[in-house]
Amino acid sequence: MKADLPLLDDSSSVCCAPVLAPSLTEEEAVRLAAMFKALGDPTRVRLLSLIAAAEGSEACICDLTEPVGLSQPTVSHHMKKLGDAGLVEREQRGRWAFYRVVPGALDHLAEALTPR
Amino acid sequence: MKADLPLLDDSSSVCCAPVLAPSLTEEEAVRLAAMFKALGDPTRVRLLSLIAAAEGSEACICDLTEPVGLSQPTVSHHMKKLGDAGLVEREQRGRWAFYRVVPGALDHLAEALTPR
DNA sequence: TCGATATATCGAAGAAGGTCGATGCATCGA
DNA sequence: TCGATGCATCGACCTTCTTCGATATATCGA
Repeated sequence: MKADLPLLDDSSSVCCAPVLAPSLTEEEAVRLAAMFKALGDPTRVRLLSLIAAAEGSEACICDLTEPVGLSQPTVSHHMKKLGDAGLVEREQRGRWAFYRVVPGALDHLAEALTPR
Repeated sequence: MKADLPLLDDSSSVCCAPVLAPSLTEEEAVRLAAMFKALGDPTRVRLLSLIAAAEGSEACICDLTEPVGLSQPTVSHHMKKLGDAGLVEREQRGRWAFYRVVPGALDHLAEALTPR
């Protein structure tokens, strides 16, 4: 269920209407909330931070499991959430799955938060 | 449980360490995630938008119930969540409870999202 | 003082989320 | 070809969340 994956392939502009827009439609609110929800878990915030701080700004699951202190399936699950929200992208290289923060994704979210 | 209400009375600066900070601590991640979680619901995003768009940038519960199409207790519940996260402030005026977006709250969150 | 109004809180029901161990599926090295 | 490794998926369990109706509290108007 939930055929809502294309969170980012939006209408025209970059990402989202501003949160404080005069009349935010239902759909815009849903899309924005989905991205914020992905950031609404401490583990995922840390994962994002760890990836950005890693060499080459990318990391595999094996690099992330130990720092966050959770099982490998759980880390994979969180990375999938971040991927579904359009915040990270995945690249398979050999046995490893490398994750990177989608360039500009957080900036777009930040813009949605600032009226200006 | 959960004596975690003071999400904003932080150390020194405005709000939060950047998400992409080299080494985001566990506590910083928890605090950031709590604020994002408050934004992780479409209804709350819409409530925030409605308040900001209202006359005087404030609104009472009675103004918000009909636009979001939910019951009054549910709207109150969402407003409490937003308040706990430090995103809105409440002022009782007579029979009405007026809510405003906390000035700068969203800006601080936006800054946490932008590495620069 | 009394009824009406606005809001918060309570309790409950159903949905969604986080976590784990077990397992399946590729890919690599020997 | 085979075992080992890295990762995703599955199924389950428990917690948290969203929502409601019912109710309590406070304020206003008459």
